[in-house]
Amino acid sequence: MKSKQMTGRQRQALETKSRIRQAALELFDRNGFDNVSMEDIAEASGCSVGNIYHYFQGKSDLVGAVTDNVDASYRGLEERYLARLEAGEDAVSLMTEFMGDALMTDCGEELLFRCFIHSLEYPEQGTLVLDPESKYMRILKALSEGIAGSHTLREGFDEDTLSWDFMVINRGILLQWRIEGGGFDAEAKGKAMIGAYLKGAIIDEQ
Amino acid sequence: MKSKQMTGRQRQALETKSRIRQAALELFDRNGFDNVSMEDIAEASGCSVGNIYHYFQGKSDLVGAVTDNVDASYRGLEERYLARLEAGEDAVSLMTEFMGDALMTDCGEELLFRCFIHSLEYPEQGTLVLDPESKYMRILKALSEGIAGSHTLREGFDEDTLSWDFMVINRGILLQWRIEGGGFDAEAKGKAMIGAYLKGAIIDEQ
Amino acid sequence: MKSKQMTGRQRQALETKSRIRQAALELFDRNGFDNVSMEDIAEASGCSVGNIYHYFQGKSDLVGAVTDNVDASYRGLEERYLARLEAGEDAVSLMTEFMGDALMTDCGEELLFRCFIHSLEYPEQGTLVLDPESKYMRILKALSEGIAGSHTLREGFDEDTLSWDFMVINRGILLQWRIEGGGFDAEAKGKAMIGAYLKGAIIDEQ
Amino acid sequence: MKSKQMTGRQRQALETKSRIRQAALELFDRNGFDNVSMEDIAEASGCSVGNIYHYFQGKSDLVGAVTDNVDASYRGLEERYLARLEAGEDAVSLMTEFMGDALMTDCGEELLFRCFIHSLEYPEQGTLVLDPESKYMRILKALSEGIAGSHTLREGFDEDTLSWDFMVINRGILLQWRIEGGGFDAEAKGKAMIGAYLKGAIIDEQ
DNA sequence: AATGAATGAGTATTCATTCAT
DNA sequence: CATGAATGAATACTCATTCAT
Repeated sequence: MKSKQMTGRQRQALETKSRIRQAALELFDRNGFDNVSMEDIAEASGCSVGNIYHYFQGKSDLVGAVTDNVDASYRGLEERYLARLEAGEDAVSLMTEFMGDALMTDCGEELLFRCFIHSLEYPEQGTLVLDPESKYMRILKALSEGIAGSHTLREGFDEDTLSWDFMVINRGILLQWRIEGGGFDAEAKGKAMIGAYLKGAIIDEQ
Repeated sequence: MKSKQMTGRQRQALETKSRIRQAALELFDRNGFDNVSMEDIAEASGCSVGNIYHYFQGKSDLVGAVTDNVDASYRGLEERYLARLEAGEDAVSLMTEFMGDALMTDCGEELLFRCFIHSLEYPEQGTLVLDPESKYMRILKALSEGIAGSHTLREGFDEDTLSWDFMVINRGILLQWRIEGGGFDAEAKGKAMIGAYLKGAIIDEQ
Repeated sequence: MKSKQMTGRQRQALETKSRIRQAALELFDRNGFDNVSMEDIAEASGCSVGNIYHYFQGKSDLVGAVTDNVDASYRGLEERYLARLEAGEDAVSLMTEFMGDALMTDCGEELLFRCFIHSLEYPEQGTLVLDPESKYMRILKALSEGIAGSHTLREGFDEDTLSWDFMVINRGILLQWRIEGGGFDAEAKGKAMIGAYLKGAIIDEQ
Repeated sequence: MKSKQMTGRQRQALETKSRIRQAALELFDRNGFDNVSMEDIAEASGCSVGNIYHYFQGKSDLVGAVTDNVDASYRGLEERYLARLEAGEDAVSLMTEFMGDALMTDCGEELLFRCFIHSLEYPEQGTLVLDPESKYMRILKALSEGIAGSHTLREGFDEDTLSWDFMVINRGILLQWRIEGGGFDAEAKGKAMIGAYLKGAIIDEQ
């Protein structure tokens, strides 16, 4: 009973939890995980340190909270790309386009990058980046299969190779974007690179 | 002015400094910058904490000390590649080969990767990795010019693009190598990727 | 005044209180007073933290709740020993036997020992263990009187001495039992010790 | 060189370490281990918290520091008792006397008792009390052997039994001394108890 | 009667850095 | 040149207790 209708207390509790999460993520985003103290988060979220531990296991649990949000960014994209694939659009063009979309998403998410870096330093915590069940990987898989199904791949390339190489280029550009502090057209760059790569990986049929 | 001949005292001082640097780098390498204390370094280098401050400004100064060593790895490669370029070898093949060599070097240098990550988190400290005067960039530049001089590039690609994209792929693979904890043939992967990319970026002339 | 007949509400309240007490004691037993949090107790007793404070003054009040249970262990023994005394059995044999029973009881009650230790550290809270009105002390007193009435005691020994010394030996063995983590036959050991002691404290009459 | 003559720095360092130890032990003594914070110790010893960690591993290491002192109390006794044993004094009388001395020592050392209790709660830390190499155990062993060598023991008793039982009585009285907050003549009590026990454990020869 | 969100002071421990010797 | 004693602020995390609902 009352599963839909929740009391004021319950709603407020959820809000608090959400406020803590938000505050933490923003701080991690701005200053880096290691440079944010629990007290910082408490102050920023307007509650006590102890209360954070009421909702989260510890500091690293707060990082984990990101994962939920990350995937959401790609949720919209998944539907769209799968639909267009089924509609018969050229998989190569779609993958090129997807590189642009992915980079636009990633470059806009400083936070995602922070988590990325964090999980590089503490690989035991953040396997998040590699989850094959993520929306990102699912789209990528579908596109690779689409290409492999409609084109002849050069020797040594198959659909898994395409996915993997796409990811490498994607991440490489993202990395460079952060290193250079932005300042170039990541979307265009990504499309050009994956474009050249795919041209070289596929044998043109007359 | 005694530049060659130095007193025992001076020589010992240099040795101590070097010993500290070495010890610090090894520890950073093994445990990560944040997980190494000055006392650890002091113990590992067989001198006192205070003495480290005699030679270095502080902990982050020790990270800077890496730069010197990093470039050395590429010193040998530079001579070789420049010689082969001048000898008229195909620049495309050489760049492909260079990707292999670079990855073999990088994947063997955990330390280099650590610094890389560290400089991503604290960009104000370590721009070292990006130095255009580095051996790495010099080789790359020469190879790109070689390609641009001997092949027709597709629209939107020029020698700077080739260098930049090479670096992106190089780093992307390196990153993935660390994420996956090794386990794939980075050299072969890199050669295949840059091979496909270059095929797509160059207009084949009959 | 409804002492027998209580409303459902009242009965439930008593049950809850009892449930909390039980849960707390078990946890104190397993983990030690200082390593049990109110939340642990709340969870174990299936109610909220706040509700515990409805029934008990605070954490230390819960320790006090042990007292009630401790004595119960000796209730059965009391009847039995008093009966056998009255039946004319030899008080020395009975006291020897009682040492065995007491140790069997104590060694099986980790909880009792925990409280014991706890009350040593916080003597202001738990004088419980020393209560002269306890079943334990009553049995002991009866046995001592029995011995004093039927044997000649060596100079310096009287019935109070016997009780006191019995307790000291009892506790000494109990202590050692905990220190060594069990592993010896406490019952046999106790009987042997009190046996020797009593032999030495009593002047054999031909 | 200079092993005897130490610099002022070294001497001061040793003094600091000693001052910290002393302060810690007094505080543990007065308030109990769990109720003393590192800051308390720092304040009481007139140095910074950090400096304590320069000399000791952590809080529990400070408890361990007690062991050194404890044994010292028995050092003097050892020589004396061994000498008297060799001189041919009666081992039974000596053991009786030793009970008195031991209790006088123990009852004067609140600290020893605190450690005792502490090691009961955290048995994994403080096996100190049980060390067979301690002066206490060595004296006890010698006395037991002395008795076993010069008297006939009742069935079920041997020299190890005597040692063990002595310790149990010793500790039992000590415990009671603390429980009752002193107030009785522990020395006399101990002698009387061990006296009766030994009388009962030894078969009188005509 | 019962909840559980919120508090906030308290804990042990770490560590880059300084400086008297 | 070299030492290592000393600092003190910072950190993540705990928990008995309160109180609005």
